[in-house]
Amino acid sequence: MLGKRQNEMLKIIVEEYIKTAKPVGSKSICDSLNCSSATVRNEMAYLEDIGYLEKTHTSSGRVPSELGYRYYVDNLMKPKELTGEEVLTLQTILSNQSLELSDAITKSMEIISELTNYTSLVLGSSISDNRLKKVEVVPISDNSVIAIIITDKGHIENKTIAINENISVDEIRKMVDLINNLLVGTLIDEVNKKLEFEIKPIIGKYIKQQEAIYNMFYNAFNEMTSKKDNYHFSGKTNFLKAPEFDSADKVRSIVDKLEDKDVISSIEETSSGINVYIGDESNIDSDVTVIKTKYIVNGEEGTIAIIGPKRMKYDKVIGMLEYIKGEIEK
Amino acid sequence: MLGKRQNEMLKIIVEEYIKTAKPVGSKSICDSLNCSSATVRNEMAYLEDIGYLEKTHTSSGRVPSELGYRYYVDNLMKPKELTGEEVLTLQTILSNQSLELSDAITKSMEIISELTNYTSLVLGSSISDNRLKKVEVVPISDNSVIAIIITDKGHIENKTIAINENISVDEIRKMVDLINNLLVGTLIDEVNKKLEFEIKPIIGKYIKQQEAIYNMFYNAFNEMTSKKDNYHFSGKTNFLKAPEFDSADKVRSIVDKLEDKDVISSIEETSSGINVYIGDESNIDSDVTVIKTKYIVNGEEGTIAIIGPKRMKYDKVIGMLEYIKGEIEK
DNA sequence: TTTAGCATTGTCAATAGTTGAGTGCTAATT
DNA sequence: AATTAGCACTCAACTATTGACAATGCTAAA
Repeated sequence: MLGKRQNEMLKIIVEEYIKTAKPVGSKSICDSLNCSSATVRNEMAYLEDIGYLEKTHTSSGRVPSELGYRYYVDNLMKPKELTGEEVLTLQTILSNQSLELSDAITKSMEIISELTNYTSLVLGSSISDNRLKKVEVVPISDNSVIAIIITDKGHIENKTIAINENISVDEIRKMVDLINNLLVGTLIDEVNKKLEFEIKPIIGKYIKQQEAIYNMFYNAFNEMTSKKDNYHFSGKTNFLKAPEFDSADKVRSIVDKLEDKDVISSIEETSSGINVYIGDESNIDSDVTVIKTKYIVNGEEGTIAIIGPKRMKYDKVIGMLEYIKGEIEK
Repeated sequence: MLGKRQNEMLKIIVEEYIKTAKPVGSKSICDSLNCSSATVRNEMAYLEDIGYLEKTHTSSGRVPSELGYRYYVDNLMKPKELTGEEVLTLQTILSNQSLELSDAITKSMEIISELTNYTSLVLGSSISDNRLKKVEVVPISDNSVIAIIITDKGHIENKTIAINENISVDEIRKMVDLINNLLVGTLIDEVNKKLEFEIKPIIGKYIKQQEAIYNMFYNAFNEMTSKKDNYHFSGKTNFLKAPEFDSADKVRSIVDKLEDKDVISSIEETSSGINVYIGDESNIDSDVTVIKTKYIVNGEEGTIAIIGPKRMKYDKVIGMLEYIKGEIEK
């Protein structure tokens, strides 16, 4: 545990660095600490020894290490209250009765992205733990129907199916009946296995154009499981304006990561506090921090996240996420 | 019109520059033209005079101007045939019967993005010229239903509606009947106007919780019209690896543009040839070229586009787009 | 019309010198 | 025992300066 002055000093250094993006020198902070720059230097050397500060080169000022940020977030920082104005902006969205909840969440995260100038992400939960609830068929014209697949947790997928000599509405309905009778309750991930081993063998008895229709549904379920598109970014490049992202390579590599569905789904949070992943922990870039939390509202769960530079206004962002999480969960 | 040698020379310079990204000097190409570097220089000076070439500084080699690229594309270049391997890869997708057409298009453009290392875009047509065909309601649980909105051109939008004390399934059905009786055939863009002026005034007679239900549908239609999400990128940052995109600012600005829905929808192409928009014409960046074409398949239309550096392999890309367009339109 | 030859131009990379902000350490001070 | 003043030292960042080089334009000869 650090002494009082050391705490104060680390806090000042982190916040100064967050503000200016420049290594913090001893002279610049000795006023705020009421002591000489030499004293500051001694303390700084100690904080560096125990791994909370770093230098960019032998004679540079100090920069917080990842450990330093961590200590700051865990012990020195207090989440910042939102301003009246901010609360107002968010309330007009959150209290809009005619907005569906998930839309309200997305909209408020868009606002937060604008207010903070970082990137926001709303990530619906993966559907692999959803179970098939039912399949519906709706004819929409003489030569097409929509098949609607519904899961127990409310995920919906629709797929338009063309009708032709090979495929009749009647046959599709028979297939749907089969599925509804035999596969309801199956994990979405496993529907296709069952489709292949339980439905396919008996399908010939009921349906003429088995091959075409079987493929149709096989594909529809396949799409549903492979679809990880259940997310929504806002301000995707906002934070990349910070001076630490000054190389084309770096910008490209981060943008690439934010396009990568595997990376995105790895952001899904499982614990419900406000969790802070600093630098390398973010799995995106050593200069990036991700702050996220899981929300659960009547059974539906998801992750909301703010992605920004490691040199991020932690107090502000954590305050906002706490607020939003609180609001949507009631 | 240029002379024979001038044509040849411009072609060589453009292709050399596309390959190396370095200004082309007189010495390096005099062998291919069977004349001395001095002669090349004289001709180069002429091509520069008439605006087809540029210099990066007084004593640098030459670089094609936008006009030069244009002339190259219009007069000097021949679309390149696909290799057997490429045709094969694309055919396995295009001939897969169980893929819906739009999926097949998206998939093949993904392949093309990989084959060329540029960015591909499939852009569904805007739905503003669609007309309302019908609205369906499907109950999915005790406390929710899906409303499905279908247009004459086959666009489908679904929206989950929560049922509670305020909103009953019965009332929703009544509303849907009203809409299906009175608004079918209306342009999607105008549905909400009609909803407000034709349905709202008479709604009270039939439905109790008019306000809530009215808002529900108003929002659903609103979402449908404002949703321009009908597009699909592949390899969004591929081409940014080219050496001309070496500044963080440039990368950021292009990525920003490719995130911007207004920019994306401005890419929609109205003419059906293969159209080439070079540099500033691309509306994205002076170093970017967009090559695109419109396709129409049984009533449904859309745009496919390749986005890459101005220094792009025009022959390859144009060849591929021609091929794909031909394939999907049959 | 083409080409050889030459002065000229601007880029690039290397080198060197200067400045200034910052450090660490030691010895004196409180 | 803690603080501070003072001083030597380090390094990045900036500014010239230089030479090598790859082009050019132009002129005069072929």
